Amino acid sequence: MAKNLVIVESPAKAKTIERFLGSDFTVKSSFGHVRDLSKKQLGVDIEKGFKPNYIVSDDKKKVIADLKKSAKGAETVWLATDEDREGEAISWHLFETLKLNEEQTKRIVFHEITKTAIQEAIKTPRSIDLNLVDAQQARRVLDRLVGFELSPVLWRKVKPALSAGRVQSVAVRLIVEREEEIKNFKITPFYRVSALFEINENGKITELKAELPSRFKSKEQAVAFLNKCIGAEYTVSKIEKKPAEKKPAPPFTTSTLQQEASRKLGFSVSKTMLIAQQLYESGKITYMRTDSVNLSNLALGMAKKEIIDNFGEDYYQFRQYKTSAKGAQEAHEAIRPTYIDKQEISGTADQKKLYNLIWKRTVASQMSNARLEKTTVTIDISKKANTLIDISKTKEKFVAKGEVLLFDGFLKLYLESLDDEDQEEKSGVLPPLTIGQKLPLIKMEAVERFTQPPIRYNEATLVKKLEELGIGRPSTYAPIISTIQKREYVTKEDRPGQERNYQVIELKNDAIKESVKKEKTGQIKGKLVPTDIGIIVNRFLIQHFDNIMDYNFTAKVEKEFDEIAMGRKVWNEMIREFYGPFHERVENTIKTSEKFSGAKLLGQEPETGKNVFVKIGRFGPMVQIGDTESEEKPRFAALKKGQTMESITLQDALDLFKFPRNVGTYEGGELTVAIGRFGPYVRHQNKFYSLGKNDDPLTIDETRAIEIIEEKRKKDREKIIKTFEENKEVQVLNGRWGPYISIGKKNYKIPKGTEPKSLTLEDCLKIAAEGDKKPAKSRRRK
DNA sequence: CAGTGAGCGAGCTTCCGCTTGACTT
Repeated sequence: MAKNLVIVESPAKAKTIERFLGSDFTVKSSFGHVRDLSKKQLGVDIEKGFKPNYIVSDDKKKVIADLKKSAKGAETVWLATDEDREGEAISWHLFETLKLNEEQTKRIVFHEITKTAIQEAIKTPRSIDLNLVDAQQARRVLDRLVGFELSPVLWRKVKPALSAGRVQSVAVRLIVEREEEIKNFKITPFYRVSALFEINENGKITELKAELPSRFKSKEQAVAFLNKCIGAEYTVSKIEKKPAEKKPAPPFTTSTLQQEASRKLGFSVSKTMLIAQQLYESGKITYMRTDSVNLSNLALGMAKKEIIDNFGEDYYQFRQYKTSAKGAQEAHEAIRPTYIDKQEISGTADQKKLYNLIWKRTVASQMSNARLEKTTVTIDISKKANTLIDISKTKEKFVAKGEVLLFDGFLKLYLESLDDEDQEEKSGVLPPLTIGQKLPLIKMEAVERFTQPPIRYNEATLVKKLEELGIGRPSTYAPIISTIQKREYVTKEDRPGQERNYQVIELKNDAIKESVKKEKTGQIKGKLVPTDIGIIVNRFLIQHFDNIMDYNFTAKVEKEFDEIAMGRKVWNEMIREFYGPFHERVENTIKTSEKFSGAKLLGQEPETGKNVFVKIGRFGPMVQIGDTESEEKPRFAALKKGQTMESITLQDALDLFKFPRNVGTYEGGELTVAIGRFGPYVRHQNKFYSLGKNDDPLTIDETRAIEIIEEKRKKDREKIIKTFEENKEVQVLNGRWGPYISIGKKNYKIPKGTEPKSLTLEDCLKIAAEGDKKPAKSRRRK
């Protein structure tokens, strides 16, 4: 047994550190937090000063047992978890759970994983910072109190199994409010005028495009302007040249990596994290959950050498970046390649792509600025002198913009992409021009454009916004996105968009011509859109808990956590101050508020005059005919997929009550069409067959219904690979993940290398017996 | 997996932040 035990959070980190320390040291990992508040109840004893009830979870019992054993045999235990609030708490929980004593335990931190840094850390140990631990306890307890008191209010007042929390509820609010902005946005048309001039460059003919900076509000104004330009003359009146510089972006943090991987590679936030984890575990990049843009001296040196060797001294510029993110805790470095001299790695295509992105961003961040020259040319419009009518210049002037790259600098490697979807046209090099030069007009165009509503968030831009607000942490960005979708507060949507007409008015050879063109508008891909539930829960929470829903709530409590960390505040007193008024609101809301269904009256049923509502029910959005207070029981129907409370019409709602529909008979059994929990279906002899995407349950007929049944039967026949006469329960089937064995209600995997067709009944039973021996996996729902 | 929804009441759901497996029907 080694004399020293070092404990860090992550096994990959443990492996690296072990290499730097001698044989006197064993390095083990805690796998993150080892204890948490009991999940069963509130986990906090409010009466006893909010005393937390910490429990070692089942999946951590083995880790703790193992660490306990190692600690027992060690002379000194070095707690080397991260330097931030959570890291300090992990060390403290380890100290408590492993029942360490102070003489035996040392707390160390290092800022980079190098031999010198680690040896330095060992030389300068400290003790656990209990103030910092208390700040974490306050954070943890506050989140638990908010989450576990607010969620049950939703269960009672809105719908069961909903959830609310400091982070997720605000994330949903952002998406709901963006949708409202879009809904309230008035799309107004305007006209943009551009001109194309002919340039004769020593006999070589080229074109110059120029724009009118001012826009016209109406077609009449645009036409009037073009009319004014009939027979006009165009003269270069001003040429302005200005130098400009571009700076590289700082190295990646978790949030910026997620954003760039989304823009440049089309990765979802979770995919980025999965691949980054693989790169980290194989030692190719530094830690991927970080909010720091800092590079270690080692990395800076490697980058410098890489740049000078490959591009020369001119391309190198030392830079130190400062983190600007709110609430950043900077326990790690920025995300960078472990070995910057490795431009390429082996691995999967996705790993290579993400690594390459990280490599470029890291190296570019230490490169020189790009230098450009921006040119702005002003072109006057004037009537020809011989018309005698008007020789004055118009007040409108055309402007042509150009850009010349004088020195590429970091652009040689990398340019950060923008979020905006329709970016401005890139301006290129302008032809040589002189003041006073006359430019012959090829044509002029006034094109109808439209003001753009705000753009919906996608996963990555939501992360960006949350980070700006200081909400969530690098380790939670990806889980937040999945939580709000799992709770069905928001969905990720693709929409094809619609066609829109726009007017084009052209002036060419002194004649004006009008035409109408078509363009696509409103198409979205991977955008986050709120559901009815999301909208209603958000409305309810803002009405009753505006303080928690405040975008600055996290920032405010973070300030107090900082006070606790500095020893200026006592953690449970801070919690008490918060909890008093908060809990009162909870009680008050439960007592006084009505059930919150977001009910909306759509109209009356024509035959009976009964009210038709759309509202949130126990199972989601539904339509109701008749009042709940009336003697007669109201009738209910769930909304179909794609229908929303926002947009449903009275007729749509009434249509939902036309089910079940009898559409005919087949093989002596009735064919009924209805809409269930999983969408529209045909029911036949107690079996259910889902309707196709393009089938309308309102109009589907007998022929099509039979077709659907036969299609499904065919598929089922193909599903069966093998059955056994002796034991009908045992089947070899073809499933979504390939062949498998089904026995009664249980399913078993077929071992690799086994041909499913060749399996005998004995083989199947043997595989099943093997499978049953393995501990049953805790089955997660959904 | 598939006809739910009022009301009664049992018993269930839920938070955020730190980490990696085990293994799918």
